[in-house]
Amino acid sequence: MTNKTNKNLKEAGLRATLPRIKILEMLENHKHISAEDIYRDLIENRYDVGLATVYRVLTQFENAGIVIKHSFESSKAVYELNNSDHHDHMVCLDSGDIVEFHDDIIETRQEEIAKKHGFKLIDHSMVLYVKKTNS
Amino acid sequence: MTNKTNKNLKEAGLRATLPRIKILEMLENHKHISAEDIYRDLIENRYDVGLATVYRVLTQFENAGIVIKHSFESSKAVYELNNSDHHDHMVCLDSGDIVEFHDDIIETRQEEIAKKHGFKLIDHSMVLYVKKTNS
DNA sequence: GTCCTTGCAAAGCTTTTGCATCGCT
DNA sequence: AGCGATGCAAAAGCTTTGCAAGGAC
Repeated sequence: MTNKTNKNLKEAGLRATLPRIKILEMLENHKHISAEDIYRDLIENRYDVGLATVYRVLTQFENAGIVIKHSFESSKAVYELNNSDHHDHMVCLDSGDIVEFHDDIIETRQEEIAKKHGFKLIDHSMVLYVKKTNS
Repeated sequence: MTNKTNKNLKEAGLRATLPRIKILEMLENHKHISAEDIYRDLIENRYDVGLATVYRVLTQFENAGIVIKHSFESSKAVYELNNSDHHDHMVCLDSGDIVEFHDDIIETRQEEIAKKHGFKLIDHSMVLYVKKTNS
């Protein structure tokens, strides 16, 4: 696993340093996590790292296409590993839970809408804010 | 028109003060505008106001349902009057232009997707990032 | 007159940056 | 050894808040 991790980093042109490996592990264990949460979690597990480093590494990962950054409820951004399987998210307004989903009908429609307005679709962000049915 | 404006504010439980009226006018003349832009525009037109007041008023307007707040490209938030006609946005990555659109197929699909996962759809945000077809 | 609003300055929060030190390779 | 990476602290950028002064009703 560390081999694979190192390889991923190398391919991205990044040295395989401990902070980067630790952060990558953190991302593998938490589908959606913020810079601060990664920082706190690492500190609590006795791995000293700087918050600035976490931000810097996450930005590098984002530029390398290793992670995707989301700004769901404004304040803190959350990051998730990019497994190249595109999906959107719904956020439960009660619990904060995040559910992933993918819908081809919507995806297709988005392309058509962009085209209809004389644009080509480059990217999109879609978040559904939901509540449990029985609440 | 000032009558209508005053009435709107009164109905929202807000006193009809000059800053609030000016900001409301600003919103009527600019579909999507940031707090800072409102502030700068007012100052340039010789109406002295505090940036904090602009933020405070916009927040009050948002809570009163008079405006909708968007966080398109992360940094500055932009506000738009809430005419109760729901729509989503596409943002041109080259020009920054914002185009509004509405699509019933997507809206319906979103409801279905939420339901399928055991949730009810409360709200959503969808932004298409696009570029001109010939670029 | 009372209570809400405003303006200013200061503080808050997330994220970024400068710089000396450290550590991959 | 060399150059990129890290940590700390300071700064930046957007937004909020405390407080005394001002304005609406």
